[in-house]
Amino acid sequence: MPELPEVETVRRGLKRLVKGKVIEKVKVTYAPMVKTGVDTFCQDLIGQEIEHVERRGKYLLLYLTDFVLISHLRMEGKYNFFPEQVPTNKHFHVLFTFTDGSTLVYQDVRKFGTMELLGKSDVEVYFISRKIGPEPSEEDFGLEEFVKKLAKSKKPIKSHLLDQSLVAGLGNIYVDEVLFRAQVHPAQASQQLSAEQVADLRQATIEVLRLGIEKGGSTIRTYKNALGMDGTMQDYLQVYGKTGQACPRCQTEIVKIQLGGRGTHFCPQCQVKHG
DNA sequence: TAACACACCTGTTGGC
DNA sequence: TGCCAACAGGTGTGTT
Repeated sequence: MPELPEVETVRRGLKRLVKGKVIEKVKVTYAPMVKTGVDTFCQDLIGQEIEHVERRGKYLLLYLTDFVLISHLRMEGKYNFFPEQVPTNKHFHVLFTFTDGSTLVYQDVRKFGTMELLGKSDVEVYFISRKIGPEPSEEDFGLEEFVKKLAKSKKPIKSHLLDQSLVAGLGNIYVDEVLFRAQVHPAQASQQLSAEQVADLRQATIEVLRLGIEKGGSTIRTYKNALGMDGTMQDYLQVYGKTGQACPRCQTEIVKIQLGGRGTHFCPQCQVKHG
């Protein structure tokens, strides 16, 4: 599921459902998920109130009374909220029970997701050390810096855009959409892009992710009743998952290739490789 | 430093 | 139908 628009949708859902709640009990059934140590995690969270729910790139940040809980959903992580009884499910790995009897449950089939509990002053260093780039907004995502970084790299542009240090939030679905919108071939070397193409890529990134947020993210391989899984962005995708279908711009068949190990969809007519 | 392979896990899909 | 390989929306680590 989760690229930036999906994580933002989850953030909004969490804010609505658990902001102001106080944690009474925490149960972790898959300890390796909690990177900062499961015992202190469960202990430290007791009595903490969820004050704000924020997001940085694809990371969720739960600001608590004394700590910040950083949650990354990776490939399949999702949150469920149960006002009363919690059903049994072998993929429920972390359960936060609140003082009012409700429960927030983290579910993750592939167990790739991570949680970390940090002090509030450690958050900035955390993202710097992970080299998380600017948010994909007009204000944060500067063209000049983007141009500079691309000029230094021979990497295929798609692989480069997936690197979160360039800009935070793109994943395999939205990156294909961004390249289609900017009419850039996914395998084009970063440093061979024209100034116009680079500017178009920046603009497309901002617009595609904004649209994704507006549509509540995309729901592919849906699990109902999970927070943030009610999006409609899948109805607006132009190339991702459209192999063999007509390009919305020129009617040429969309093709799928492997690039950097990832399924990559593009229009061979609109997105031509140069150099 | 950069670019790539691989590991982490489980479920689903498509080919034979 | 059964089996099995390939694939699935991400990122951290290790190796060239």
